[in-house]
Amino acid sequence: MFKKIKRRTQGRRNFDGPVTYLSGPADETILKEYPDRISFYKLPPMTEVTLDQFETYAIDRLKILIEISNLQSQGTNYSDLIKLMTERIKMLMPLHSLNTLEPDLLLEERRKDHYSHFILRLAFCRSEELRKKFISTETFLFKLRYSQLTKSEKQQFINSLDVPWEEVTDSEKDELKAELIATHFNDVSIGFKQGILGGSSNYIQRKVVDEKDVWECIKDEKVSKLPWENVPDLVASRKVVVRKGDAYVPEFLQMNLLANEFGKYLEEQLLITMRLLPGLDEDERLVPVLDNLSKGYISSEFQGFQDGGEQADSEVNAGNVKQFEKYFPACARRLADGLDEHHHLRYTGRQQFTLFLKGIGMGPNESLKFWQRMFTSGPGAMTVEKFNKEYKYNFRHSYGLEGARINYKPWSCTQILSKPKPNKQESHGCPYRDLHSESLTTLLRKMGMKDDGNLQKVLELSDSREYQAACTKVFEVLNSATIQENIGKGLSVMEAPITHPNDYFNRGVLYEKRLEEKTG
RNA sequence: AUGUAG
DNA sequence: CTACATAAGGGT
Ligand code: SF4
Repeated sequence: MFKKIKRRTQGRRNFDGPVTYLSGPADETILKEYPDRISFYKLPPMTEVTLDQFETYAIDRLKILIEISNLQSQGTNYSDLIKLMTERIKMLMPLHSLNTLEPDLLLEERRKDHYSHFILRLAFCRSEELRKKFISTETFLFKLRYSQLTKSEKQQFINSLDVPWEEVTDSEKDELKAELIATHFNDVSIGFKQGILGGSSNYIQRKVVDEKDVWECIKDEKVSKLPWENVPDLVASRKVVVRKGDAYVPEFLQMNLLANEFGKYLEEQLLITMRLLPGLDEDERLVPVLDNLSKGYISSEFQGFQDGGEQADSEVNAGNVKQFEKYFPACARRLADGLDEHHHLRYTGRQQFTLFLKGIGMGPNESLKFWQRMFTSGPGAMTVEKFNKEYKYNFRHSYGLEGARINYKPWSCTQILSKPKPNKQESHGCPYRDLHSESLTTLLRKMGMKDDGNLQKVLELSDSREYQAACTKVFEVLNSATIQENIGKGLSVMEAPITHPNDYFNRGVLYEKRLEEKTG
């Protein structure tokens, strides 16, 4: 089955050296074909599978990739992400260590991993967007799996790469003490500041980092050396010590190094696959399956915004967003006001507000136009050059157009409430929690809260930490006329409390729109 | 380790 | 020689 693939991949084998055909008992096959629990996927699959397997393999892997992508876009924190995905992978695509599972089953699961990766390459090689997304998610998966290998599995995998790693002895480390400390000072101190350095000593979160701390840390770290031409980019960016032609690479850089290689290699291969793809269509049995993959899942759930491909006719745009401010909940209103006042918002505020704007329908181009205008016009505002250099990336990142290309979802109230509280200079968060009653009153009046009795109720709710209830109350008061009209016309209105700023916005817009439609 | 000052 | 402070830049 799938002779077309087979022929093609046999042709490509030249690049990769000899391959042994499999035959004989599963045990031998595993050792020959899949000696490691992780792989750079240099060799395409050689054996045949049924159409059914082809499809389920691919779909299971795709599920994993989509779930990773979704969790990332919801802003799930790193350790939760690892925990959840580890479970899901165990269900959908487990990879056991050697000798912990019957050989037949072990072979089957390693094949599944292998096949599914190559099938998805076919589905994801078609466009730049898809390739980038695929690479970034596969690389994440690679890192996740690598970090869960046992020590000896890691060692074995590294050895198999035929890169001449050599472990550095303690005495050699001592000789290079000064250089090691100097070049890794930052890496290590960042680790300290985030309190994420595990290990033998009592590493806790710490503000001031000392050379002694750094040295302690490097001493505990396994360091390998290898001829520097194997890691030209590490050397070029002066991330490692080089001495007598050898680069000294600490273990914490090793995984990134592998992941980088993995990503680069995958990118090359995807380009090659794309060029070879037209010939594949001859096998008509594959077409529907691949189409299904790309139509069903990829376009809708996995793909985010297209760079530059935005239509200008979105309802909310850089020019008219002001007119929509009356639908903003307090948190968004506060951010908008802060932005007006300072021509600037700090990091978390930018994040919160950009995502909110994304939620109300502003595309990346309009959004960028909007932010640029807000940041660069008015007294004391920055220059366009500065904006482009220091902030543009940030906004594009929020739209999934840079870096890991995660299309983040607008934050919910719970998410907003779970972030660090704003300081004096910041405007993010939830006003019902973060503003004292005086400034909250000012804000609410600006939003149109006239009635003192209602205002008092809202302040009380805020005091008793029922922020969303306060927010819902404000919504009901400000929209009471429209709500009554809707009810009057027999239209149902939502009773549930506000749990998301964009929900607040959408309800307001919806109630008004419905009336227009009814009358017009 | 680098910088600054004496 | 001593004392002090500072430590980077790419894209969770
Ligand atoms: S309750 Fe939610 S929507 Fe309302 S202001 Fe607070 S964060 Fe915004």
